[in-house]
Amino acid sequence: MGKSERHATIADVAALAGVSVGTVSKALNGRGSLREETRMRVREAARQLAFEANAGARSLHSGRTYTVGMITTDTIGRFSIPVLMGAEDALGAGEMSVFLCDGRDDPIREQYYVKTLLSRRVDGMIVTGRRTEARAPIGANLPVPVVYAFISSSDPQDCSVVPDEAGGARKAIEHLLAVGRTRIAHITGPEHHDSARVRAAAATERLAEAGLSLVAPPLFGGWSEVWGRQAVGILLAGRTEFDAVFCGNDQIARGVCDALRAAGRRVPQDVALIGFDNWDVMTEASQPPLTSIDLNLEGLGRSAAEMLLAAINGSPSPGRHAHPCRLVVRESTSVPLS
Amino acid sequence: MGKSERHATIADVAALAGVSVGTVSKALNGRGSLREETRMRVREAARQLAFEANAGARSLHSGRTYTVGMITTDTIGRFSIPVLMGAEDALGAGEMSVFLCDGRDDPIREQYYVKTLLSRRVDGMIVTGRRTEARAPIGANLPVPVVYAFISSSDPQDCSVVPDEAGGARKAIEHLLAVGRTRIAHITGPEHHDSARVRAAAATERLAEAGLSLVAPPLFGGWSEVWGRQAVGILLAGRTEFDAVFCGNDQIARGVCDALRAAGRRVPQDVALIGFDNWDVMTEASQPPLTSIDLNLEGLGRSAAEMLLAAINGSPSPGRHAHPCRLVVRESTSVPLS
DNA sequence: GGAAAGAAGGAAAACGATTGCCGTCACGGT
DNA sequence: ACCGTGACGGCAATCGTTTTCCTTCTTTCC
Repeated sequence: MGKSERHATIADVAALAGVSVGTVSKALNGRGSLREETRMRVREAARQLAFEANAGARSLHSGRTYTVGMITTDTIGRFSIPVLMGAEDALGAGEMSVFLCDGRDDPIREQYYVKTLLSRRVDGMIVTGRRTEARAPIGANLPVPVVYAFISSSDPQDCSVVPDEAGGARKAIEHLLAVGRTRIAHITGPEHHDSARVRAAAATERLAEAGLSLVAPPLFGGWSEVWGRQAVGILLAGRTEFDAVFCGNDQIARGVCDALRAAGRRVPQDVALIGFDNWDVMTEASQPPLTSIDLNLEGLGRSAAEMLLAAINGSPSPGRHAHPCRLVVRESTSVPLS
Repeated sequence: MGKSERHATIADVAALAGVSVGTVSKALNGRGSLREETRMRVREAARQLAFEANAGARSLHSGRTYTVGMITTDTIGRFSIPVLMGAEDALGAGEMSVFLCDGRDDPIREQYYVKTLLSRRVDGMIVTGRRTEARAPIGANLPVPVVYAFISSSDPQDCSVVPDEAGGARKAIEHLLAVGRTRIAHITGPEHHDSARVRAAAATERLAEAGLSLVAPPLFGGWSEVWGRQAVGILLAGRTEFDAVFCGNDQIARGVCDALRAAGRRVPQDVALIGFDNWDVMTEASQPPLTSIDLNLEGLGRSAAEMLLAAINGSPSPGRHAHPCRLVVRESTSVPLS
């Protein structure tokens, strides 16, 4: 509850233990050569006063703050969270604390945060955001390393870690092929959206490698359930035969699933269904639960953090790094044994 | 890209401007009395060197770090995010930076974070978490003020800001009454869950005030769509007449909505439907879109942050503070004019 | 013309911790 | 007895800023 005594300083500890401040420092950090008895006495005094070394004062001397800034450029959302968490976890393991900054899509705010972080002498920064498209670098010639996670920097020299969406799409197709489907349709988000285009292209390419093609050109629309349902209508009206649908995300897949059921097609017996993003809310609420491609965002965040730590220690990894996606199989592509 | 020159210090600026460090400090902070020309010269030198005062060194002197820690106790999730964001926003406006700490439900980790934050001399802490039930205080007799947001502390002296769930449930009932419904059912989450009990009790109470009661005892189950669908089956099998359902959350409401439609009841004409939490993913995907009670978590976070700032400035607000919920009307309780 | 007031800016002492350099013991060997 | 050698700990410089004195130098007024 209420604020108790003020913070104890190293001088307080020294006084209580009856030694000099230098000795306290040595005792607590295991430096120098001290009698075991002295060390103990100091430790005990520190314990009594609940002494915690002032990190600010300490970094004044070492030049390192063991602190990094994380800037989300567009507002923090469903995709940024796991990235943030993964990064926070990896950094925490490296004894680093994280400053959280929500840029809210406002360049002014963003620049303000960069200045603040620099004045706080962070050892590095991680930039993340909602879209996977490239964005302008957060600043030129910054005195600390920067890693872009999920989002990527338009400067190819910058270190960016992005999900391997093309690889993910290929995995989706491979899985459908593996469960014996060959007449595959693709329903996805808006064509102006980078992810939609990349995923569609990779799927097409992978099918071509198997000597196949999509049963119809990709259906571009929105990222919503509503679009998923509409698209099924279009597909059925076209009278094209299909035994699988690869969906651009899980919301579309769920819409597709509902519409197929309503139209009397069984999932997965008549039509196998695979989504993208592996968003538990959708994949698990759907009937049957959806097979999906997981972007592995937490792993991506962790990996970005590790690259940042490496860069801070003098080994940067410039360039764009693709982080692999993962196939998660559920019942929409495979009948349970039962 | 790559780390450029080292950080400039105030001494560098002083040298470039041809004045002493003290003068630079005064010039940049608008203290002391200096010739306008000198002030300009210093500012220009600072700009050239991209000088940003070292916040650590500064706080060494002032005793304030303009920094707070935010600890999420259980892992960061759908409910914590808006709270975090609201708090971050309010704190940012107060020129404070935020340390993010994800406790991941691990008390060890939590204690480690508290120590770290103390050593970084944060001016205060905000604790948040998934559940609204009370939790043990994060630490006894801490030297800085702490505010609990969303979650509450079991020590009634601590400052906790929690959503007014009872008030929200009452608003839901009032809205249903206002649109002319009187035969109301309640389907909600597991009975062992605090929120489920509180909301059910408040709903019952508000109905009693209108001389009414629920058409059947509250149906406790899970927080899922599946349960919503099942519960409708139970309700219909019971042959009880009802013209409205108040659901414990939006997922249940969506399940209820689907099941009702499947059973040939129209929403809202035959049955009005109201959810809880106002989770856009559910309220908007549902057909028709769901009326719901918004916990106003971002406002709650903001309010918690403001209380923390006040406490830091010496005016604490001990005790439990209920933050009002908000009714958001959509088509599941009102036929659009069209 | 001289004194007092005021403006401008420098010097130095904090703030809290770390660390290299020394001084002082005690002890052992010769 | 004397010297060398570790072991033990104190002293003081240092990190980057702020802030409180001071010292100068200009003015201005009588």
